[in-house]
Amino acid sequence: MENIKEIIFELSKGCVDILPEGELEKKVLLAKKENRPLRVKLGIDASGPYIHLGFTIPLRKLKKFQEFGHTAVLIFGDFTGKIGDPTGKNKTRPQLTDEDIKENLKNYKTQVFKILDPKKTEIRLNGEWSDKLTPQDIIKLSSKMTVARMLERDYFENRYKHKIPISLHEFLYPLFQAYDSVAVRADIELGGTDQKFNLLLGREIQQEYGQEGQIIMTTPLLEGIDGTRKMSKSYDNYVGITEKPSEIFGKLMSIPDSLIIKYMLLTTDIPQKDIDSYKDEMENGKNPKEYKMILAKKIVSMYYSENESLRCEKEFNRIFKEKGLPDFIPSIKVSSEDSSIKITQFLKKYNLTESTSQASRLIQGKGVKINDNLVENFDFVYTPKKGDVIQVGKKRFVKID
RNA sequence: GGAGAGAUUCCCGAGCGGUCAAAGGGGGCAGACUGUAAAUCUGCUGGCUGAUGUCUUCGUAGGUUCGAAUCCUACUCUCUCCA
Repeated sequence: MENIKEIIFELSKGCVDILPEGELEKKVLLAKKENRPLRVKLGIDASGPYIHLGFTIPLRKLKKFQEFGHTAVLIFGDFTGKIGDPTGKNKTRPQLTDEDIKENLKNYKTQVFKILDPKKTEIRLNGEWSDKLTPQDIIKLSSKMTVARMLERDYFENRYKHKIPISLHEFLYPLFQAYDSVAVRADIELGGTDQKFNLLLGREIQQEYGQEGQIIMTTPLLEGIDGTRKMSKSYDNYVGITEKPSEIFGKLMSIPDSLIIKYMLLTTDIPQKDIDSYKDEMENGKNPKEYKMILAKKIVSMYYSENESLRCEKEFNRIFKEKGLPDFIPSIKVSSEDSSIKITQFLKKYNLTESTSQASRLIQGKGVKINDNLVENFDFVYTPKKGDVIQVGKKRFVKID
């Protein structure tokens, strides 16, 4: 892998933008000449403790850099998290406490190191330097940006057009993020395509502070399992890498066919030539489901094990092909006073539905089964027996213990 | 600082004194069809109860009225224009 062209190819593969063009090669050569690793920055949001498949795209790119000897610099946004973002219309987003941050950080580490090499990773909290900025510093920083440029960004433009409030401090966030690049002396910053502006701003600000500007590399955004919006915790369309294997498998099986190839390309190491032939085969009429299976198995084995992935496959077939039961059905203990109870009460009491009304709606919609027998009437009085299996909707199973 | 517009159920958005738990759409859930895909069709989408009713809900707090999401007052927040 000494060939510089090959290295550049590997590093840039799959990226949407590399700006400025051609600089990546210079940086890599420079690093070699100076005999130092490049510092490759990636920011992570401190507010949610989950890493999902979408975020693994830049993470895996970062990993690639590590393989070539470079240093991953993960910026954990505790500073911005602590300020809290009051943008939400009705609710002020909760400000994270030091406790939360500690907890989230801990969770992140275990997840991130499922992908990254800890020895070549530097995790930094941006509060470390942001907390120390004085008002003068902040004003100086803000003077590097104009309102017009801020408003040009889709995100603000839309809100401005639709008369949705924009708080002043929201303009500051990208600047702080940019300043992080100064603080850690980033050579390169990675991020999703939605981060392009912020990343470029980092480059500019570095130059204002007399550093060489970072190169920015953007990775594609991944649609969530709903197939439309980008994968995000807040849309509840994500696949978390620490979720239960069956859960990961199931979620992946429900992505639209049109995304199978994209998921393979962006989130797995399946070789390009295999992906190409899968694509051909699907276009020639093979059932896309088979390939979705390959994808789901692959991802489960990446984050768990191959055995686990085979188990998930079997389970999946059993449940959905043969309409059988899952491997693990959570059991519940029924208190003795419920030896005879209205089904709606029962469902609510044991958290299978949120309310009795919801329970009766579900029953009317033919969504509740006991031992595979449809519950026809919400007046039904249920006598729980050990071993009974209750199914609510498609996915919720519970066994009486 | 001044003038105006507005805040509706998860979201958008109608309603503008009773027939409003509140149109329509989106999203979500469930059912049919399937490959737990997409598309399509159907139902549901405040709580408690039953199959009738009852309680809470239309920014917040009061008021007018037999009766208010709808009128009045104050407050909070947002937007627009002016300075």
